Amino acid sequence: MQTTEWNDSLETFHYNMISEFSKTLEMFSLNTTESQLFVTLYLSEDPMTLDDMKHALGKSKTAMNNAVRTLLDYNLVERVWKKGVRKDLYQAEKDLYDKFMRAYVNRWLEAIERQKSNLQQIEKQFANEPSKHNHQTNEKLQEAIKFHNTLEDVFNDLHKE
Amino acid sequence: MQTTEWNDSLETFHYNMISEFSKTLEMFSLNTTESQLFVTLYLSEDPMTLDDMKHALGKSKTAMNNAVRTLLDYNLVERVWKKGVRKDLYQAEKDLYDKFMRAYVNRWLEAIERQKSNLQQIEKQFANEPSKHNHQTNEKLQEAIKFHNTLEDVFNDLHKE
DNA sequence: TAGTCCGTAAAGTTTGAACTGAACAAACTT
DNA sequence: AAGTTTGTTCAGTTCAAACTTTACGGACTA
Repeated sequence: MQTTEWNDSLETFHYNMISEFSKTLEMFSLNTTESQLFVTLYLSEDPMTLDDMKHALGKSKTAMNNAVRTLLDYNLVERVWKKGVRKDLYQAEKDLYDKFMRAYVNRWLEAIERQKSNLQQIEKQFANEPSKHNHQTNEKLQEAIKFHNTLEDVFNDLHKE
Repeated sequence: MQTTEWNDSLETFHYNMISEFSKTLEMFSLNTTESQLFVTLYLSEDPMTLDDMKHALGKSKTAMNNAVRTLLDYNLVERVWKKGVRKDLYQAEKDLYDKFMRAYVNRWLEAIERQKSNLQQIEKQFANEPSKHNHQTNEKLQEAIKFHNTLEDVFNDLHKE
């Protein structure tokens, strides 16, 4: 039967995409479920409810709820409203590259800034101590800070493309 | 006593550096031990043996052996030879930024290439099926492949800076 | 050749991330 | 007001990654 065949092949396609494409998304520091869920939403023609997702991935509602919330945090997914539907509806954001890069770079920048300030804290504390005369060691600290500055520059540039 | 004070403060410094700096290195997809080990080697004036590392981090020799080997794989550490010393000696590579970026970008590029070819495989297989007429779905696949191409370009550029 | 030292492999243990099911609270329906 | 429906919280479980201990094999030494 034509319709069944069509559905089978579409399902296989979705299955393969979830399986393969999600691997790339995991590299953006998403875990397996978050990645799979994004691909699912990405491929879906319509926005999905938690129950839809639950069935699509065969996992618990709690798992879906957690995953979709971190995807929301990263701005990779949005909640949409549809008249007459009580359940929350979610869909993948457009602009795959833009959204993922932005989420990724932001997290890098936040982390780098935090870490740099930690190193500068060590620097201060270290400056008051007798061991400040250890040039060798101090140089390493300076290089580490410079390392963070360079990373900051590189990731800032990634935003502006 | 002057010397003791000096040593204490140096030890505190190393401790803080291992604790803080390693967090940044973990973002390059190194695990905790690998990151801590790199910082340890980085701060050390002399190359270290497995036993040195073991004492420095308070972990087993096997753990050190594993960690140092993945650091070698990523070209972040090198083995050096010293006359009269039987144990293997390791030291951190110079050029912090250069080495880490290279290791990181390489792993991204390898993964992206692999994933892209997987998607192209799906594309082929999909082209032979009746469902090829589903334009909506095919567009998604094309966009996903394009996504990989863009990533490839971006990370290639990172190498050339 | 026997004995020691060192790196690596193998087997078993620990620990944390991810997942599930049950319970709860807010919003809606009747 | 009572009863559903839906998202979220919490407590307990499962499983894979990281770690340790023990054992092994090759290289040096006496």
